[in-house]
This record gives sequence, C-alpha cells and structure tokens, in this order.
Amino acid sequence: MSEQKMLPHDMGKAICVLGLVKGLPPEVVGHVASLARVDVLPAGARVFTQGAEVRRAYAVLVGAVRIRQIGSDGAQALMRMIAPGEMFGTIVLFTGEDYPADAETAMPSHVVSWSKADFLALTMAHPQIAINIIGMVGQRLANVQNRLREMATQSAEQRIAHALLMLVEQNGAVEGKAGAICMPLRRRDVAELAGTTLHTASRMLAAWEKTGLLARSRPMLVVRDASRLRRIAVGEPHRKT
Amino acid sequence: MSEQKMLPHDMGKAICVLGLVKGLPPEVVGHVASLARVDVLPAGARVFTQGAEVRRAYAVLVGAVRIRQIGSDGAQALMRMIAPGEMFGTIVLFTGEDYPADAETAMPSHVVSWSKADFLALTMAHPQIAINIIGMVGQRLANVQNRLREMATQSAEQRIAHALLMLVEQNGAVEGKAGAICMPLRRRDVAELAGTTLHTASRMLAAWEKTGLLARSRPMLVVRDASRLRRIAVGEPHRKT
DNA sequence: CGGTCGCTTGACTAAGGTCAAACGAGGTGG
DNA sequence: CCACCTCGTTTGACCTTAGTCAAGCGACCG
Repeated sequence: MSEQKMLPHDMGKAICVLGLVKGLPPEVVGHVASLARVDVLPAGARVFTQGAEVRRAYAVLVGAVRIRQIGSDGAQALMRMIAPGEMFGTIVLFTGEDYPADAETAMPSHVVSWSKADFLALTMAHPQIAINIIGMVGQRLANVQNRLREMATQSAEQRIAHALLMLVEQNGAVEGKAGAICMPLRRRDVAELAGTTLHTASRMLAAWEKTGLLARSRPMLVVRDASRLRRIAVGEPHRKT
Repeated sequence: MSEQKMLPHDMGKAICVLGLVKGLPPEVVGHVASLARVDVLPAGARVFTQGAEVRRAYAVLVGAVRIRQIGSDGAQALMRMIAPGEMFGTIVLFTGEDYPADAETAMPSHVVSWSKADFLALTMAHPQIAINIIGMVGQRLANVQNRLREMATQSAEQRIAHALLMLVEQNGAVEGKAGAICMPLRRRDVAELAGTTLHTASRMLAAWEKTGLLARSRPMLVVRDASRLRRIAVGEPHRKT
C-alpha cells in the first residue's frame, strides 16, 4: 500500500472538507489533521476487508471507493459509493464489531485515515466531534432506511432510477437538468446498488441511453434529463396496498 | 395522551435497562431519570407521526411499538418493531430533520421520553452518552444494511424467515429450539417487514404452521424450530453472481 | 347479531431473473 | 502493428417467483 504524509498546512485545508470537524476551532482541526495518514492508491486497491478487525477510520480526499457487502451465500450488494469528502469505515469503530463490508478504490484515489485509538480519543476529548458523527450516521441511517423501503416496494426500474439520482446528488456536478456522475460506474455497480441483476440494469440503461435520458463518457455516466429520471423514480405505482 | 410520573427510585431502576446509560455513575442515571416522562398508552396509539417536527426522544419500557415508513407513493414498510428496553426516534434529534416514520403502539405500552433540549444537553455534558448513542445507531445501521442486502438478493421465503428470526432474537424469549415473539404480529406486519405482500406472507406462514415450524398463540407467534427456520433463511441460492 | 378487521385460498399474469451466446474496447506481448 | 485475451456489455429466448385480482371465511367487539 503506497503511502505518504502531506505537509501539515495542506492537510489542514484538505481535512476541512470533512463534516467531521464542523464547528471545531482551527487548532483542533490542525490536531486532527496531524494525526491523519494519507494513502495514495491505484484503482482496484483494497482498503479494508469484510470481517477484518477494525483498526482505522477512513475518508476519501480524491477518487472514489466502493463499499460492497457479501452475504454468507456469496451474493453481493453495493452498499454505497464514497465520493471525495465522505468518510467510511468509521461508525464500526464504536460498535466493537468487524468491518461489515469490503472497501476498494474504484479509481486512483487519495485516502486519509486515523488509527482507532487516536480517533476514539479525539471523540472523547471533543463532544462536538461525537455530535458530528451522530449527525453523519443519522443521515446515513435515514438514507439506508429509505433505500430499504424502496427495495421493498418499488419496481426494478424505479430502484435503478433512484440509484442514479442518488449518485448525481452525491457528486453534485449538476448543471441545469443534467448531472454528471464523476466516478467509474459499471452496469454491475448499478445493478448491485439497485438490487437487481446485471442484465436487467444493462437493458434499462441501454434503453435510457437510446432515448437520450442518459449519456456515457466512457467509464462515467451523465444524466441528461434529471427531471425525467425523477419522474420515473416516483413512477406510477406498480404495487397496491 | 394519558401520562404519569413514576416515583424517582422506580424510574432509576426502569431506566437502567437502556443501553443509553451504560457505564454512567448512578447519580447521572438518576439525573437522566429525573428528566424523563412516562406515558401509559393503549394499543394503537400514535407516538409520533412521519414528517412531524422532532420534539422528544423515546424508549419502550413495557409493550411494543411499530415504526412504519410510508413512501410518497403510499407504499408502507415496517422499519422495525420496538421491544421493551429499546429506544426509538432518537437519532433524528441530532440530524435536525423531521421524524422519518410513524410510531404507534402495537399493544398497551409504557413509553418513556425526554425533551429534545434535555436530551441534547445530556449528550453534551456526558460524552459517554454520546458514545453509547453512536454504538446503538451503529448497530442499527449494520442491521438495516444487512436487511438491505437480503432484500436485494434473497427470495421472499428467505426474507420472511429472516424477519422472524430477527424478532425472536429481539425478544429473547428463547428456550431450546423454540422462541416466542412476545408482541402482536399480523400477517401484514410480517409482510411489510420482509418486503413482500400480505398474500405471500400469509401463504408462507400458513404452510410453516402446517409443518409444525410455527405455532400461533393468538396475536403472537411462536417459532417451534428455530434451526429449521435458520436453514430456510440461508437456504439454497436462488440467484447467481 | 351484525359489522369490521384480519386471514386464507385459488387462478391468473407479468416482471424480471436465468441461461446462453456473442460482441466491442482496451491493454499487452510477440 | 497486429493478434489475442480479458473484461464489461449487449441481446434474445425462456421460465419461475411472487405480485395481482377476486372471493369468501372466521373471530372478535360493540
């Protein structure tokens, strides 16, 4: 795993993008930054492995990370894509369990991390950090619960639409009705995000590309008409009750 | 909403069952208890409503509470059943959003609660409480993520089996291979938990009752053979990849 | 005793998963 | 520079799961 330290003042700036340190005085941010380690990773590098003991908490500075969970039966689900500025593998530090998923870079990335001991100490020392973490995980929880409900009640088409919309929001690169998803996204990724098969996802996306709803700029996707996609996402009810 | 205060020393004892106050000195537990309110509610009472402003954090002392989310299309999903000793409507206090779901009693219940201001103040004053909350929500998140993966990859039969197993674990009333689910559970509840329809759930449960895997003691269910149910839950793979 | 609510059951259907095969682009080595 | 190999994708044909529609039953409550 290739790794390097940034200069302190660079770190301070880089760290600021994290919600983690919101509301903290600059000197504390500096302290948080001083404890951080930065790894520069190629695409496809494993950051941590499902079932492994938790040693560090992570965040993405540049690039993207795939968080994938594998069931005991071997079935895979893509829990989330991590965009720059987001943390991952953090909450599990507080539950004492092992990593519940695999994390691997989806493209060349810079990943910052803290040791478990340092991170726990920071949390105890600065209640504001704890509050920030609760807020972050609260939003994650709300997000996952929404996906759970969608998964339970909506059609494959709607779920795929929702997955794309989520990715667009997450990446923020929106202009007008269009929004780019700034990370490599394979059909299989979309399928696992939406809880469907590679084949169904491929058919659906191909159809949408045909109607100009989507465009592809090689490994990335561009949503050309977000409002139409949103209409599909809430679509006409397919189930009753 | 019928409501009453318990005597202080009773509250202290009752509050102790909550993971919230784990590791706290007795006098702090007493303080937490002194700020609590207890409501005695009949079955079917609304505790809070999806979309309403967050004012209080809750826990169940006796009884059971259904947490149900309704999508914009009207589709309903049962996010969780709350058993005695568990908290609900708590995390959202820290995210500043509205309640993301409805909460209503599934049977006559005693519900304890704290005001938002009190609860936040407690959290700031005692980092250990914040840590406990992160631990709780972390486990919730892990649980929901597991359900999400199951929802995405498993058959209706497996998901229903998982839902029942989860409820048995949650209620702890296990003896040998059998485990009672100590709360009223309608077919519809099981269906919404497992992300399937009333009809499919009914068929499945009826079949399992026929083979002696399950038994029904009026509004509750008893799992007669947990190991067989577990075998169904992990069942032979229905999907590839 | 009647009404409501929850449950059961059967017949039908369609969404979407499975199986199979082939294509295209990108990278590598001869 | 081309041949080849691999990985991701596309597409078609088929079939199963489970959702939909439609009744009817039984139990509990007022």
